[in-house]
Formats: sequence, structure tokens, C-alpha cells
Amino acid sequence: MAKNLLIVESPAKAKTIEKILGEDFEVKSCYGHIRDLEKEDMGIDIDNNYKPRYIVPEEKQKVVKELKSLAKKSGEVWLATDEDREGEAISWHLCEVLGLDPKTTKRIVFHEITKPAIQSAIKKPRTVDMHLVNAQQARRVLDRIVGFELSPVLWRKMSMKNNLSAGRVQSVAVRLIAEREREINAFNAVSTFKVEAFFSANDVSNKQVTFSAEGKKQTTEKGAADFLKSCIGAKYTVTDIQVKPGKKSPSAPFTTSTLQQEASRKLGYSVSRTMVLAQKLYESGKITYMRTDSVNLSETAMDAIKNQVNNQYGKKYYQPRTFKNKNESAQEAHEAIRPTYMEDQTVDDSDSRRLYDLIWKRTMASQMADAELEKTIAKIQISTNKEELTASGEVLKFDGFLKVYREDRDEEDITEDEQQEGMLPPLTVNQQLPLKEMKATERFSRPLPRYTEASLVKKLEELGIGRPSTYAPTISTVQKRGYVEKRDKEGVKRDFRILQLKNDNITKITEQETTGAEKSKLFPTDLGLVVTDFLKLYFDDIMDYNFTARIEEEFDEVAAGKMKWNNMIDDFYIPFKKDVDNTIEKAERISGERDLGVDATTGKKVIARMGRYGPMVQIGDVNDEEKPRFAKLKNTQSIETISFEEAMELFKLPRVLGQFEGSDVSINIGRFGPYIAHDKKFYSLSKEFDPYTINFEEATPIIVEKRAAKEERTIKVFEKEKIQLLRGPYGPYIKQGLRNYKIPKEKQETVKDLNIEEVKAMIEEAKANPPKRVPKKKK
DNA sequence: CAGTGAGCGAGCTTCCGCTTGACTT
Repeated sequence: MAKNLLIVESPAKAKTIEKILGEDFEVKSCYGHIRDLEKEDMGIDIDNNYKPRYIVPEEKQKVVKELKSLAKKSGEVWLATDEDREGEAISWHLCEVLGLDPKTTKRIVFHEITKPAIQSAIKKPRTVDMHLVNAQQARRVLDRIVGFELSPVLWRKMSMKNNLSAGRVQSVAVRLIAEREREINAFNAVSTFKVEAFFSANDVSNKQVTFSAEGKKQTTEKGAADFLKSCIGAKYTVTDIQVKPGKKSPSAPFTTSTLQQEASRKLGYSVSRTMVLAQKLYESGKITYMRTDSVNLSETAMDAIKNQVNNQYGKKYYQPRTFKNKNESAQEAHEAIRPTYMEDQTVDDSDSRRLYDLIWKRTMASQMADAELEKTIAKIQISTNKEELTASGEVLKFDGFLKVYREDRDEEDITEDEQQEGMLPPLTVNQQLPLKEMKATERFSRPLPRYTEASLVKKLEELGIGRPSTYAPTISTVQKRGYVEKRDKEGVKRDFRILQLKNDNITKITEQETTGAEKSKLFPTDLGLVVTDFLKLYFDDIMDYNFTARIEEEFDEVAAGKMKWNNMIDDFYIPFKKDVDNTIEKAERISGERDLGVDATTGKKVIARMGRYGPMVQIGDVNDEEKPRFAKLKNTQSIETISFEEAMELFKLPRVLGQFEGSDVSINIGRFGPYIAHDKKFYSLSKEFDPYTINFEEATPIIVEKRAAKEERTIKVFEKEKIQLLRGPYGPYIKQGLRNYKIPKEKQETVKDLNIEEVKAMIEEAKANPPKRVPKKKK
């Protein structure tokens, strides 16, 4: 009898399942979606009830062909794609493409890849759920409409128009970053004075230790000074001690989003790096599937974790727990991310190992006991006034899950008052405490920090926007489009005041701190700000943070069979299309123009705006008789925040520094950044040099060095044909004009000896076999 | 690679979500 064919989405899964099912089944993977909307005319027949036009994309044709021929030879085809909206749709597309009847074809699902789970799934097959498929079609069609209607609006209305895009997910992601930036720019720091008294006491081993107690915060320097004054000559007495038990519980095991957050906080990995490493761990069988929104652990996993905890730490540390997903939009087709085998604690590659350790520890901790704490709060009376000081301390009585894992937190979730609670020495009521010193330290309020990649993912997930498989790609899209940049920001120095009471003397000192420094944070570009403002103005419904949540409810209605998907799309499309048409007709071109002032020497207006090539400043108007002067903004500057003085500074380029070897040495900023121009040649300036201040003595060595480096790279030049043989990071190659061509491996040793005929032949050869790229489709 | 910044218009770009490869000139 012919074998049955079982189709899953992931090839790694296919291998495992084939082993479990044995002889009767051949298990193959379809690698995700196998069909998509064609691009011409959006791939949707708007006038025919939004009927989608599906095609098999070029890169999927091979796998589809293979599945087709296998399906023909097989006994029965079973569809085992993931149990969620997308998975159900993939099963339906497979029916369509393989010529199977969705009403009769066997469809099975499982959440974990274990023998019992799969065998029991095989025992109770169902058929494809067309309501769920239709919910997916609605999702797909809506996203295509939003993306392919909005993007062209931007192409028409933006002065800068290369590659611009808009979409349900990406545009809201940019909005979050844009609004955070403006909050930070508009933030006014307020300062308060934190009052802290330092006392001596003996600890359990009779050693003298220092601990601190806090007083009431003071809002002004005078208030703080008055309070310290009122404490001169005071006696301090413990009046009350309270001891309260407390506990901490472990977090749920990892989902994609929480893994990305912790790997970012603890290991400093970018979101995409985490995913690449997790994929490797998954493919080598070390962990379960890494794109998941489920916090669920399978029964077999729970057993394995139980054993591991009991063996390694003892029964006292074990506590079974099940976690519930907070997120309503979760589709939970998979398990949480966990080690496949808890006893396996070895991974070869060191970066992967660090990620694996994190997953292992988090999984273990999730089934471990609470940590038990004891919190002590002591009240201390001041004899000279009515105020009271509070000393608090925390002692860990039982470490529980903290033995293996402690979760890090985001900056923005840590409040200012919070601090690591230390230990208090044993105190008794009526005990007199000798004061060492008392301090009132000025502290400033802080704006929310800028998003990191991971904290943005967290926010998107909270809003139900995007899916585990798209968080990393979304972050790279908004950066590729130039809406967002990931970079560092230097902090600025700020003075703060400290008033000190010591030996009944009050002194004031001023110290400095750095504030506003950020590392690897997401900043909106001017383009991102301008596009966000535009979209908010004309498409406020799409830009609403709750838009996705609202339409998800409707998709749920469709999935439940309570609403027809094309009716749902119709309700959305009719008003949306009106907005699109109206915007194209009425909206002005957008440039984000901002007046900065008047140039004293010419009396002309100075403005900052978006130009064709990015943000710039301009003196004069394009309609003036004399052409206006233009200058590009620096990377760190923004149309919204640049000052008149900073703008005028930008017009100081190009600067001629002097003569070198008979030609001018001049500095300018071009399409690719700052450069030195000399003798018709150009030399890029590295970041350490500032084009506005670099001098002749610094510039000439750069010319000499770069010229030498270029010679070093050059192996041979054929002047007449304008062909060069160069050494690059991947070995020697041929350069003709702007094009590069490869040199066959076997000739790379003897590049020096190549003659022009051989080189030309190589170019022809390379042209005939162009390197494979992502296939660009033309109709 | 190293300018530009107005407007015209041909031809192009673009979405989100599901999966991995192929490998740089």
C-alpha cells in the first residue's frame, strides 16, 4: 500500500514527526505559505466582492511541484499545518493547489511534538475550517489594501519618495517611536530633594555597620535646608518596627516576545540576532519552536522539568505552575519556548549557548517555588521636629526560583523611588541611633526612555499589533525605509545640589551628573516624523493604536461564522477608499517646513524642511532671483529641534583648508557623508573627524594614507578598457565601471598574471551566469 | 560614489504573515 503523505509547515518538525509515525507516513514540509495575492492591481477584484487572485510565488514553485507529485503517488494526504488562522489557510491553499477536496481531506492539529500527542491527533482528524480560512483571507486582503493604497499616496505627496511605504503594523510602530521622541523633547525636568539619614548600629556579629533612613522629600532647596536646620542637635530614636513577609513568583516561560526582551536586556542581543540563534537551536533539536505566543508547557515537558528541579535542587524547590496568556490576540499554535530535553545543558557555539542557558533557566524557574522575603520597616523619631524617618530593609529567607533565574526589567518600568533594598541591622524599639550624617540630594524627574528594539516589540505585543514571526522583520523594515534609526545618544552634563548635615554643620556642594545618554535606542528620522504626521492627519483610523485590536474582533466574528468576510472588508474599504481619493486630491505636498529666523547678512528667511534627498536647511526662497543656499542636516540633527545658530553653522561648508601638492584641499558633505576633495579625488572622512573643525594638518595625512590603501587594494589596472583587478573582503575581483565581476576560484591565486583577454572572458562568463538574487518579477 | 533641492513623466516602488535558504564581487 502506498504511504500516506502528511504535510506540516516546518521541515525540522517534519523530520521529528516522520520518526514518530514510522512506516505508514511520509512527512513533508510546505515551508509556510505556498500562495499569495499577486501584485498586479493589488491581487484583489474589488468589484467582484474582493475576490482574491492567488498565485504560487516563484520561490515556492519548487516545493509545490514536489508536493504535487508526492500527493499523486501517496495513499492519502493529511494536512497538519499549525493550529491557527494562518495555518488553517495554508491547509486550504494546499487543498486548492494539490486538487484535494477541503470537505473531505483529513486535517489534524497538535500543540506539541510528542508521540502521544501526534498519535491521538491522527485518531481524530477533522476537515479544514472554512470560517477560519475566511478570517485569514480577510486579514490578508485588508493588509494588502492598506499597504497598497497608502504607500502610493506617500509616493505622490512626499517630497522624498524613494521606497516609501505604509502599513497597518509598520506605520503604527513608527508612530510609537515618533511620539515618544516628542514627549522627550517636550519634557521639563522637575527637581526634588531626597532626604537621607545615615546611622550606625551593630549587626548580628556585633560589627558596626551603616544604614540609611529616608525622610520626606523636599520640593525646594530652601525646604531641604530648613529641614536639615531643624535637625541640628536632634536625637534619633527607633519608635516602631514592622516585619512583613513577602514573596516573589517566577515569570512564565518564554514566548518570542519575552525571549527577545530578556536576550536584549541580559545579553545585549538585537531582536534579529536572537531569532537567528533561536532558529539554529531549533533546527539542531535543542529547543521547541521559537515563533510562538504561547506560555503553555506540554505535560511531558512539565514532567521533565519536575525531575530536573528535584534532582538538581531538591523537592523544596519544586512547585508546578500553569501560566495563562495575558494577551487576547494570542493564537497559541505552539508551546512556549523551552529546551527539548531539560537534561541537555550543552551547546557548542558560545552565542547560542548563552541564549540556550537563558531559555533553560527561565523554563526551570517557571516550575520552581516562590522566593520568600522578609521586609522590615523601622520608624525613627527626630527629637527636634515632628518629621519621621523610615528605614527599610529586605532579607531573602528562601531563594526559591531565584536560585536559577532573575528576570531583568526595562528602564521604563523602574520608578525613580525604587532602589535595591539592602539589609538592616537588628534594631529594637526605643533604641537611640547616632547620626553619622544627613543629606538632601537634588534629583530630577526623567522622561520615559526611548524604545529599544525589544521594548518596542513588547509595546506592539501589548497592543496586539504584529505576530511572533513579524516582530523582527517589522523592526528592520522601518529602519530600511528610513523612518527610524538605531543609534546612541551622548548625554549632557547637569549640576545637582547636595546639602549635608554633619557634626551639626550644614554645607552645600554642587556635583555633576550625566543625563539623557542612550545606547542602541530607536530614534525617529525627520522622514519618519513627517510621514507619521501626514498619515495621522488623513488616516487617523488606521493610525489609531486600537485599530488592529478592533479589526481582530471582526476577524474573530468571521472565524466564528457570524460575519461574512467580504462584507467585513466592504465596511472597511468604502470609507477608506474615500479617504484615499480625498487625500490624493486635496492634500498638499508635505515637507515639514519650519521657520528658523532671518539671515542677518542677506535679510533672507532661513527654513528647515525635507528636500528630495533628506532633511536640509535653506536660506532664501526658490522663487527669489538669486538661488537659495542649501545645506544638509547632520545625522543627529532634526528639523524639529535644530536652532537658528546650528542651522547657520551648516552653511560653513565647503571649507577650503589650503593647498597640498598644488591642489586645493576642501571639505564637504556629500551623498555618502563627509569627505575630503583633493585633485579631483575624494576621500571619506571617518567618524572621528568633524568636517567643520578638521584642519589642514589632520586632512593631508588622510589623503596620503587612503591613496596608499587604494594602491594596496589594486592588483592590476587595464587603463584602456577601464578595467581594474582589486582585492576585496571576499578575495580578488574584477571592476569595470560601476559593475563588479567575480574571478573563478581556481584563478584567484594567480590574478597578477591575468591578461586582458582572460579578464574579458571572465566578465562574459560572469554576465552569462549572474549571481542569484531575490527574483524580481516583471509581468 | 562625492551634485542635487522645480517639474515633467516613464517605470518602479509598496503590505503582513507563514517558512528557510544561499552566500556575497
